[in-house]
Amino acid sequence: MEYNFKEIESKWQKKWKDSNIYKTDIIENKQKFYVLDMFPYPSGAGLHVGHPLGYIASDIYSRYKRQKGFNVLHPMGYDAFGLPAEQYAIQTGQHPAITTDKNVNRYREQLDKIGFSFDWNRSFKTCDPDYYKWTQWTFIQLFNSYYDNKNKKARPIAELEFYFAKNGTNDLDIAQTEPQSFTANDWNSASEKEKQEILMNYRLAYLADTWVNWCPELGTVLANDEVVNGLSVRGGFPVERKLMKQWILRVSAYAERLLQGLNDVDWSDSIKEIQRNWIGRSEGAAIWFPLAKQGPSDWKDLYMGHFEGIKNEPAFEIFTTRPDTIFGVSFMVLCPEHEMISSITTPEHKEEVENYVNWAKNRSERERQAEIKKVSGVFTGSFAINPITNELIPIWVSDYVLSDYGTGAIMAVPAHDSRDFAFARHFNLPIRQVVAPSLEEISNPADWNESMDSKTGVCINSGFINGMDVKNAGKAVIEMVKEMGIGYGTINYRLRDAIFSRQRYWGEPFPIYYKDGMPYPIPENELPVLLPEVDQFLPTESGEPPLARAKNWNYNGYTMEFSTMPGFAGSSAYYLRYMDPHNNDALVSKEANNYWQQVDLYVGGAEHGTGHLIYARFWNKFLFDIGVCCKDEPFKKLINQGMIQGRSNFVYRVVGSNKFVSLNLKNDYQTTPIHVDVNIVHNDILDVDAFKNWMPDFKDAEFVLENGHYICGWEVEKMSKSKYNVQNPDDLVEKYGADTLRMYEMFLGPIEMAKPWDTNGIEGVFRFIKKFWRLYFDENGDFSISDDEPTKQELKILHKTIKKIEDDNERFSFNTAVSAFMICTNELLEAKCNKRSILEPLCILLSAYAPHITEELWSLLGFNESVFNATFPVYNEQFLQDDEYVYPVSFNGKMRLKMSFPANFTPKDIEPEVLANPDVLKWLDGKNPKKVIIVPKKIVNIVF
RNA sequence: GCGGGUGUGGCGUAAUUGGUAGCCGCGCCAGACUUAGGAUCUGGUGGUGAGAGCCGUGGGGGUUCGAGUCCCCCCACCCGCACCA
Repeated sequence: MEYNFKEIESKWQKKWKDSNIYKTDIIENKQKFYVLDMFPYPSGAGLHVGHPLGYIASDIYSRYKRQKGFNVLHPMGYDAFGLPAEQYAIQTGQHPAITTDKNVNRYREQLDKIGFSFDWNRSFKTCDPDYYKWTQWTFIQLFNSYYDNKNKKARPIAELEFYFAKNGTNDLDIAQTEPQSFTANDWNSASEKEKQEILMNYRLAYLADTWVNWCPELGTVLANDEVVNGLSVRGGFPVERKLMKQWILRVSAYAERLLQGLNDVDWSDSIKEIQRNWIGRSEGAAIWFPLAKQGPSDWKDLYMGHFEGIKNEPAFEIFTTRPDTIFGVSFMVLCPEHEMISSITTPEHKEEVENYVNWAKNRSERERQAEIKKVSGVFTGSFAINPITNELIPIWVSDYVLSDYGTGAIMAVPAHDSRDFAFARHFNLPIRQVVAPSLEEISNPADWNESMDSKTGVCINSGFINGMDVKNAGKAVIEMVKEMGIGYGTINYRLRDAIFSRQRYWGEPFPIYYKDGMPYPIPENELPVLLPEVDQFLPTESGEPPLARAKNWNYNGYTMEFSTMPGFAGSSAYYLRYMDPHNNDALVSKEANNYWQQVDLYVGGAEHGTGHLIYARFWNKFLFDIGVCCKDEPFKKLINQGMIQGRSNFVYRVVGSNKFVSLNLKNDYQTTPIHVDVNIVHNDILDVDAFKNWMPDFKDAEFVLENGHYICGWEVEKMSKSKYNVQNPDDLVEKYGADTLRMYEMFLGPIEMAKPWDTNGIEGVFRFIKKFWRLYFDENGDFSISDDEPTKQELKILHKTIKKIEDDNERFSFNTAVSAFMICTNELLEAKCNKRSILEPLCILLSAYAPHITEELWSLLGFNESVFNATFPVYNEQFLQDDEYVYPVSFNGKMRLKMSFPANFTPKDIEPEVLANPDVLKWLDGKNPKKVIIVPKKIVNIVF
């Protein structure tokens, strides 16, 4: 029988579908294992060969785990809300739901052809109302919660109202937008609206004016991770800064837990490090610098010399990681957005400061980043007092201080901070060294080319911390400011709150209506709030989001929230929903969640390191706090599959002609490289006729060949249509079959490594599959299996392979596993082994990699049950033991000869044996060896 | 600038974790069967040398009987962050 992959694959795919073989249920007495892929955004372009890479790996692992006795959950769905579908809708007027469905169907078709073991019964799209109901529900829970810093946990906002009524803000340690202070009386006498405004300061989902990344082209705001180099990730449009009222998630409240949680998960160091950097924890001090009431001439008279009550005076709170350098402060800098600028600017500097602030605020993000090295700033005319040295320091404004980190104000220590240094040099401000590598190594800052930023050394010119090393000095300064009541040690995080509003149509509507200008949640029993129909998907003329176009869309006459949620909303809890996807009463039932717990293996690209993977962890931690899920971390182990790059081919056109010259002859001509479709190139040899037919321009092309071939050049680039290097998995399935594609994608290299796609070489895997098939057939092509006892050698081949495949599966080393299959098959073919006792277990081993061919063989072997449900063979050490071992014998580390010893010999026995061996004696040549090193089963080394 | 990673034949990679470097596959070379091959099968294939041998894992040094693997310095490339005080 011929190996007819087309027939076999379509036959089994249909059978699997008809029998719903991949349906998963809770099985109480069986251990669970949850394998999840990052679900795809179904774009119009369909899948390319890079997409399935991770899916194939996770599918292999799922199948393997199942055969190892686990109840494996392996679902798949679609991240379906988002910009591309909506952009397309704006251009064509076609409803995004329709294009999304079309794309989803195409994806499903492509995925089905590859033979995945997904449980499609659990599938959903994030745009399904049954699902986004729970996205909306979670949002309401966030809205109705605050973060208790003391207990490190989200709590119901109702508790806070109760607390305010009793204590006001007294003794409160909770996450907040702005510091607030009021009494119980203040609270109790406040109006409903005032109360709502106060609560907004604490909600985990809150509405606030904020500086946003506004993308005019897309007509929406974007999160920090959606902007790269001042351009939108989707579309690459310029992004501006704009002050807007937005929904925001208080992700920052969870910064410390998000950081600590990284210690409990099994992720790669690189992605943990990316997240640590993104969270950006900095220890330091908050210190108040009071405003000097007058300028330098008589500051001494005005300075009080004591600091009680300083918090209530006009004072600037700064954050520094270097409190040890406080004696080196020579000026202060406020960010252009700082609210105190207008009140402190002296009349003679007013115009200049206003101009600067305006200029800085209106600069686009891209301009700002492009001119990052340019120093700019203005003096306000006012002075602050260094509370430790009592010195007057000028207050400047500059955009190198960011409004959304720390307090938007810094103490500048130019000697020990490169940015302050550049600023001081530019504006001729004093630079005073206060830290030196040692007391002997003090130099003159006037001679420096750069500041001394190192956080090591001893303090000099520094009053009471003179001579202390910087670490202790920092602590001492924090103690001092604490005692003085003007500061404290604190921790700052780079992680910002996440802006949660998008002024777009194709997203989850907020379950929010407005009463008296304040937002209120829609009652939970009225969810989901369905996405209303609109006549057009554009913003309204007044600049409102598209949802403002919806007719009769309100809640009991109250206005709805018109923005929609961002892409990450829907992808932040989908893994929980797969546990219980059809539940109408809860996001996930307690029962389902207690059984499936969390994702054991999550597979997806590293590009989500600072987006999805942070938001999902935040979201999960919140759901954990409110008791929806039982695990604090959503993804126990994470594998980041490397990006698949394209491998482009080039032809070289002789300038000014239609003549093309082969790669190695091109130096004799003046040529321009031109991308050529990789599908008409095989092993870098151009199919000349196909090339002529490829494009009208090349119809009359002439070629300068080498050895009768036209050799193309190649380069690794991004996979893209314009580079003609896109490989479609469907074409490969058509030509080689799904099993070959699956194995070739794994064979390409380690799963985590970025690698170029190169179809050259798939033939090798295809050959292997055909060879594997031949194992089960005789020379006449008839299925032929013998029930004879296997030989020792055959058992060794089998068990060596079982061990190797099991090890490789466990460490996700699928490329080496494929090699092991090839070796095993070659060895068995050579041994002409057709024994059932060998080929049956082998079929199970391979079934995770090549499910179709193994299913066919499994059924030919006489099984009714699918190989999917077979049990992974157990490897037996006994068969691996050799009768004798061959030891390489080396002299002084150089290999000289080989000696055989019985397997049960121990190194001790071997030593005299070795030295008595005639071959060894020859090498010893009468010399006494210094020592004989014997590594069991490995090597013997004799050292003179 | 800071952080993380990678570097092995013509190419993708492997190396039992400190023990014979180059497994497996592509490509290439030779042969077999063929009217033919972008089919199939067999053998060869790191460099150099007639040869025993010598050289060889980005470069340099070190530890060790022994280093692709461990330590130090340098180089190249990739990824992430980037005025985060």
